[in-house]
Amino acid sequence: MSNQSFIISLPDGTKKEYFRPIKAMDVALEISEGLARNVLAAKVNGKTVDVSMFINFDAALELLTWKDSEGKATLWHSSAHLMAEALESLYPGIKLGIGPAIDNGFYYDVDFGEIIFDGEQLFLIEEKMLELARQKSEFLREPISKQEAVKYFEAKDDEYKLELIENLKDGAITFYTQGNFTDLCKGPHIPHTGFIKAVKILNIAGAYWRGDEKRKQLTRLYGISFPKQKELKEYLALLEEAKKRDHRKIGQELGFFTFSQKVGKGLPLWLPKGAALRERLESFLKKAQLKAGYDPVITPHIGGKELYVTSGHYEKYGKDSFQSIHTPSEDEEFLLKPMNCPHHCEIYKSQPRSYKDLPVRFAEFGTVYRYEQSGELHGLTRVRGFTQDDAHIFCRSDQLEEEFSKVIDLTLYVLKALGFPEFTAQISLRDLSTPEKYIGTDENWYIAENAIKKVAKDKRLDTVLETGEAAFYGPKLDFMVKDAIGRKWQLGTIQVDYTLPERFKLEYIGADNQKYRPVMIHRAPFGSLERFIAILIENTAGNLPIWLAPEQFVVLPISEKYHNYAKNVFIELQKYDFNGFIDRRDEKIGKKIRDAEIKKIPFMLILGEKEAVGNTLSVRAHGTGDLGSFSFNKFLEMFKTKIEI
RNA sequence: GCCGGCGUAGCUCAGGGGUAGAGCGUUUCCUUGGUAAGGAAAAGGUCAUGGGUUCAAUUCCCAUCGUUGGCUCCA
Repeated sequence: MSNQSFIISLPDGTKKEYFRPIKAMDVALEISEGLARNVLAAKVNGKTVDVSMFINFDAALELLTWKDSEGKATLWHSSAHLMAEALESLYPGIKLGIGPAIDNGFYYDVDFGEIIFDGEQLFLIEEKMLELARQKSEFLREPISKQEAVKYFEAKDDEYKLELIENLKDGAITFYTQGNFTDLCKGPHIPHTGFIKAVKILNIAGAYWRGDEKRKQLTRLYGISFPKQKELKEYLALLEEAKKRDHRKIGQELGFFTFSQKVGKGLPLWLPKGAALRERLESFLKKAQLKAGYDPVITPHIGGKELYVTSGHYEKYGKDSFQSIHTPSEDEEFLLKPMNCPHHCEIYKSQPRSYKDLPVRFAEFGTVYRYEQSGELHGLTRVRGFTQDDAHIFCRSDQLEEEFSKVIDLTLYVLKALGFPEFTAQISLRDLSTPEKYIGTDENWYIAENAIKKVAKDKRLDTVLETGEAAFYGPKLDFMVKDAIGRKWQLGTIQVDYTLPERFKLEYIGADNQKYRPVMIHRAPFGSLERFIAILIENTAGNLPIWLAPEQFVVLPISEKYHNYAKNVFIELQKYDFNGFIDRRDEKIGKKIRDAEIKKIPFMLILGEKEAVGNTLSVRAHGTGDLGSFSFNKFLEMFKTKIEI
């Protein structure tokens, strides 16, 4: 062995010199025993590996614990193996597909063969897993030849693993073994099963082998695991909370929207209260957009087929979309509009444009229709008819960055005003390996992708790059917000597009009297009103900010005797455009309060003898309780403050 | 689109081969009350739709539609 020393550098800048190979685990031990107890995996020069791996070269080392997303992923991946081990011991003869870690937990695809697996006894699997976990079996890595690997799974008659091995290179195959279970796996894994302290099998679902519906359907068991029992409890509580906040449930309870089989699936019907909420959002954004120099436009819900042939949508989606609308005239074909941009391009073309006119910004709450696969429909988040808060900015190339930057400012303003302070910006780029998915020249893609990257950097947005997520006509920047219970949602989108101006032959006259092609920016801060409202409901659990609440106050007369006073108060409030109603029902005040609380009405004004005589209001706030007695003006003042965005 | 679960009153749900039940809501009456449910009565259902089995189907079987959990997809 050489005496050559090597340096391991840690994230905090510490550098350690070693003279013989050392395991990441031993480095952890040198730092502290506590760290060593918690380290799940290691990252060596950016690659996640087992902590038992020997390092004998200069390396940047990161010790991964439960706090790191890769640490979590490693524990979950190992948990998938543990679940497989438990399943094998409970149901001998099963065959295994793949078992990866996912965003929240892990799954394993299992072919139960002749065994009837009804999913009733998931707790038995959980118990078995915990029992095996307590044995603290080490995860042992073992490189294996392709031949040996095939032999092993042939003996098990597991055609799925054999298929996986087939696609692997000899020499790059490893097995991992813990306890009595051996699996084909490239790792890494946690040191031993004992790190897994809490396990829950969340659900089971069918999943085709390799996602191909022509192939066999396997049973997919989803699970999640934690290094502490407490964390599992918290996670399950979060799931409960998410269920309570489900916009489909709250939307129904608060009378926001409904669906009708006759109207059609995926086509929401907005009830008066939902419509009120929507209008408030619209007018909020309209105001902001007017300030930002947008011009509202209005276009019809259908467009001639040629419009979409020109735009490229017809070629791309024609077959998989709502079919065309015919008229009594032969050869007349229209399509429901799937996007507003082609219409807006035609508006741009309606007159010659000078470089001095640019940028022009056309904004429209445009309702579009897309034939989504039936299995994809979900509440308001995935529908077949929805309204985009759409706008298209046509500008000169030299204005692109500034315009893009302004759009980001507007989007940030909107997100902040609506209670989404936490977000990341996802930049979606095209995947160079699948050029058939995109239209447009390489040069324009290059320019557009770089413009987005530059502006995001200038704005110092917290950015992630996603290859292959671009729209077919251009790259985009999406805002991913985090909601009140930590879930991530994709909201507003901004897209740069050189392609549509090309296809529509859009032009402007430059200072030199030559014709030039403008650049287009598509943008929608909400995305769609439907989806946004769904997210807003889940984020607020239905407790909307008062400026958005369809019913902002309710007047609760103690008894019939005070209906008159209630009416006077109500009329006064109406003068200020506040929205509410009088609960004139022949019920006791407790009942009226309870019902108003359930309806999540921000302010309850309780009026009885005292108030009528003193000309005051007794104010109660939703979720807070009695605020005491107010003069009308004092209440007005408070109301006005609360209503400010 | 594919696989599985579900579909009973406006809502939440119970029931089950002999044509239906609760709570909430609604309506009416009594009650006129002080910060999360006052009392009584009534109305309300082709048990998703269409076939089949059966003396008899809301119940069992099949199909369709809708919904839901996944898979695949997303301008």
